[in-house]
This record gives sequence, C-alpha cells and structure tokens, in this order.
Amino acid sequence: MKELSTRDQIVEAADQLFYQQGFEATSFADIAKAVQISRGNFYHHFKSKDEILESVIHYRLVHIQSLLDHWELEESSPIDRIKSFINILIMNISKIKYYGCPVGTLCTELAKLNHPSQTNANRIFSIFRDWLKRQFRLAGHKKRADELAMHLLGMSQGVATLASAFQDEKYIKHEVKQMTKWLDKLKPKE
Amino acid sequence: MKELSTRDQIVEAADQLFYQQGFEATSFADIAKAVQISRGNFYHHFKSKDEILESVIHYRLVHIQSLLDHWELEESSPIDRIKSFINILIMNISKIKYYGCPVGTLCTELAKLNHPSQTNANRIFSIFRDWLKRQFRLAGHKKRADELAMHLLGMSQGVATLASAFQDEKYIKHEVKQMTKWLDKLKPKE
DNA sequence: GATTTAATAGGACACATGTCCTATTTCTTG
DNA sequence: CAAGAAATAGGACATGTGTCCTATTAAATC
Repeated sequence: MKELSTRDQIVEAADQLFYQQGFEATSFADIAKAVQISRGNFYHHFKSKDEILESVIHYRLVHIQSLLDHWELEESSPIDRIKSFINILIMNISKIKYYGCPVGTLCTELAKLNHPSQTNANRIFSIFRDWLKRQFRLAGHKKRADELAMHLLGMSQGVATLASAFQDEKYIKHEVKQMTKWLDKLKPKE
Repeated sequence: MKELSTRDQIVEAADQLFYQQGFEATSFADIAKAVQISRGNFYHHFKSKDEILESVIHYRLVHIQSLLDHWELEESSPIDRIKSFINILIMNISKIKYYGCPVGTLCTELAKLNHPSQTNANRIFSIFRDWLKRQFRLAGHKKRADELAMHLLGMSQGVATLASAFQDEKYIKHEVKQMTKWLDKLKPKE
C-alpha cells in the first residue's frame, strides 16, 4: 500500500469520478468526500475546478505514455504492440461496459462545454495516434500509417460507445477478435 | 415557414441545445432564451427538465423512424439503404465535426448521470440497430445480420467521436469511403 | 357576449455549487 | 526549542438553477 500525498489522492479520486460521472456532474464536494477532506483543504491544493481538470489530464497523459513505453520494451514486434493496444478493451472491459472510454467521453464532454482544456485533453488521443502510427510504420505500412492508426482508434472508440449503451461485454469481445483478425490480414502495400 | 406551437418550439430548441452543449450543461434559462419566452411560460408546458428530455428523445425517435421508413420506400436494394445510413455522416458532417453524434453523445452522458431516461435514449440506438439488421438480412446475411449491424453502428460512432476530437472532416469522408467499400465487398456466406 | 380554460409573464424560494476567507493544527527548518 | 511555512477545517458569500406560485392576458367554448 503506497503512501500518497493528499494532492495525488485528490487527482486520483477526481480521475475516477470524472470518468464515472463526467466532469461537469462531479462537484468539489464529491471529490472532497471521496478523499475525506474538507473543502477548505481542497482549495489549498487546487485554486479552481479547471485546475483539477488540468492535473487529471496531465496524470492521464503521463500514465498512458508510460504504458506505451512499457509496450515498446516488452513486445518485440510492432504488430504485437498494436495488439496490446487493442487489448485495452479487454483489460478494462467491466468499466468500459458502464462508462465507455475515459478518453473519448472526456473529449466529447469538453468539446460540448467548449472548455479551455479541450486541446490538452485531445493530446491524449494524439499520444495514442502517434504511437499507433509509429507501430504501423514499423510494420511496413509506410504511407498508410496514420490512416491505419486513425482507423483503429476510431474502431475502439465505437466499440466503447456501443458497449456502454447496450452494456454488452460479448460485443466487445467479438469486435476485439475482429480487429485482431483485421490486423493479421493487413499486408503492407509497399 | 411553418407555424410551430410553443411546445414544439421548446422541444426543437432543447433538441439542438442538448446536442450542442449537452443535457446537464443546458439550463432552463438557455432554452427559454432560445425560444424567447419566460421561465413561467416554460413551466406551463413542461413540469421538469426530465420531462423536456423525454420529449426530446421522443422527438428524435419519431424523426429517425420516419427517416428510416423513407429510405425503405425510396431505395430499392437493402445495400443502397445501408449506404443511405452511412451517408448520414456526410449529410451532417459540419455538425458532427463539432459535436459528434447526437445519439452517442446523449446516451454516453445519460449513462454517466445514471439518468432514468437512459433506457429510452438507448432505444434510438436500437431503432438503427434493428433497421440495419433487417437490411443485412434482406441482403442475404442471415445469421450475421445483427453482428454486421452492430459493427456498422460501432464504426460510425467511432468516426463521429474522433472527427469531433480532431475536428477533421477529411477523416470522416475517408472512413465513409472505406465503409462503403467494405459493404460492397461483403459476401453472404449462406 | 359571458364564462371557463389555456398561455404567458415575472418573481419567490430552497438548494447546490464554485469560490474565498480566517482560524487552528501539523510539519519543517534553522 | 522556536519561528515560519504548509496543511487542514469549517464557515461565509454570491451566483445560478430547478421548481413553484400568483397575477394578467389571450383563446376557446357554450
């Protein structure tokens, strides 16, 4: 059991709550209650709600980057790395079933709110996009790398959205199989 | 120019605002201002915000159903009908670029709010799903009909989500082409 | 034309929320 | 140990929101 600073506890609690309830629907009081601190203490660490959001986005950026770095070392072939990406859907299947994709749902909400942090949140998508692009390029898809990256990103977004609407885990599993098959059949054209 | 009842004006304004700003982020005052009526008058037509939401969902259900019915009459082959569905992404491209899919984003938000109307909103997805399923079956895909319907629904959801995150119309157009190609290459297995 | 019903306006009210302030406690540092 | 800084608590405040009430006007019905 790690000893986390109050600030980190707040960020982690906010991260979860923003994911499960949405940013707007999550109040200061909600987060304070989750961490079991007073609102006053809260304000000592974060001057505003937007500041928490910034920290949560940064927290996610770092977390995801380290995940991708890990795969870069762990898996030997680019195709296997991409499969690790696809497998996120399986790893988080029970949460996705209820709350969809944490990245997609946040970006969508911030877009509607026209929130200043919108651009920063979209960077999370960009990290995935660039990483996937890199893997596809390494796999020999020189010119289509970005196109394929976007396609795969879009697929997983759609799966997450539908899965949460229909609360259907079986659908996720089936689509993951299809995506893996699609990946294996992909042949470099150049 | 049609003469719309105040009630219908409210529903249409709420429909737009819920799409562009989200349900939670849209206040009574916002809708009242859009229709240019007082809050008092407002409350005469709708007792609560949830009641407006119910009406908006019903409004969308009816609208979409009539759209699908129209395609059923207009297009002769099931494949062409499915292409009409795919083409929604092009018809609404400029709005999707900013706000994503009206169905997906609403269902996602209501899921996070754990809102009572969640089930009703998901019915919009079901209308599309059942209709697509029907078309695929007519096209000869007996056993895979629902699977293919869900796949196509998921694809378009993903496209809408990513397109709004990256504000990229070109991506939409490209994916639509891919989907159309995929559809043409689909061969019934039985 | 008189009476009832619907529509509209504008304000009142309770509540939650983000923000901020001021004490008190705990920790750090010289 | 003493002095300063950081952390925590709890309450104050303005604002916005959903809800509701009471008048006044317009429409409909007999």
